[in-house]
Amino acid sequence: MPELPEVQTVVAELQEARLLGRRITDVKIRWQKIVATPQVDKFRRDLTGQTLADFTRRGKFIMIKLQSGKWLLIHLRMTGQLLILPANRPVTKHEHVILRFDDRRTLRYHDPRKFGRLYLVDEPEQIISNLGWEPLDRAFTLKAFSAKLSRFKRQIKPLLLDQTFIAGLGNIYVDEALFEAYLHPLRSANSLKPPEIAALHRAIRRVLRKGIQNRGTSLGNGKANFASINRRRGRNQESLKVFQRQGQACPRCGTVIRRIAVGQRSTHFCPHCQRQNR
DNA sequence: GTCTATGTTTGCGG
DNA sequence: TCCGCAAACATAGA
Repeated sequence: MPELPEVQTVVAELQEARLLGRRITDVKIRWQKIVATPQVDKFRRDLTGQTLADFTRRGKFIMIKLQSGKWLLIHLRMTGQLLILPANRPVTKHEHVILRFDDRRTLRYHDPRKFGRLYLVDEPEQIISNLGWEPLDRAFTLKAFSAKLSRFKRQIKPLLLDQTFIAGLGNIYVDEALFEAYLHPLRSANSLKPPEIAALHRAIRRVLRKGIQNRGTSLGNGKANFASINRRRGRNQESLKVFQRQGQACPRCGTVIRRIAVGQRSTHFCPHCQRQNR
């Protein structure tokens, strides 16, 4: 669930939490598979004593720079959340990794489905080198996007979900961007005409920026859905035009929004605004 | 009991 | 090589 705007919101809140300069005094790992690399013993040893130096984001990865030069990368996958709590707060069921700091606070990785992963590495490139563009970066130009799109025959939706093509988009923002750009999710990438490509480029950036402004999309009751630090909810769900709105009227034309499966993912679109042909 | 889920990776077959 | 598909991860909620 956490996509670029949600991860960006978490990173912003980490920055606001005055954790920089704090030293990690203890590392508890309650579910070993959450630690992707290195081996849990080494992970615990290497992380203990480290001081937090910076928080950034790349794609859907939270990147925590440590004073030693090492990096702690966190991927929340579908249901990961971070909590900052006093050390004496009892540990709850889904808290799988707990970092304790020298100010008696803790950073806790919480994840009911246990799909998320933590990586402790010397070079972040080891993990993120295969990621595609940052869509809000200057390097993501219309010209470059256009040139690369034409090289793929794939359906546009699975291509936009491919993190090695463009990093940070997930099911929600892809559906919203395709709606914004009037494009059917099954169109093949190399069939898009220049005006359509320009519309898609603009739409991707627009829906992501709005998602960030709204501090992310928090669907449902928040339990297994996105929330930023300490369960803070976003409000971008109020701005969604098609995602999970099947059966309701398209906000632009009133046609009933449909849901289909594309590449094993539920896909929401307006059959009138987003026509398949041409 | 059934079905679904917003992410990513891997392996298979065409 | 490209591409679509299915499964795996593991659990909660409807």
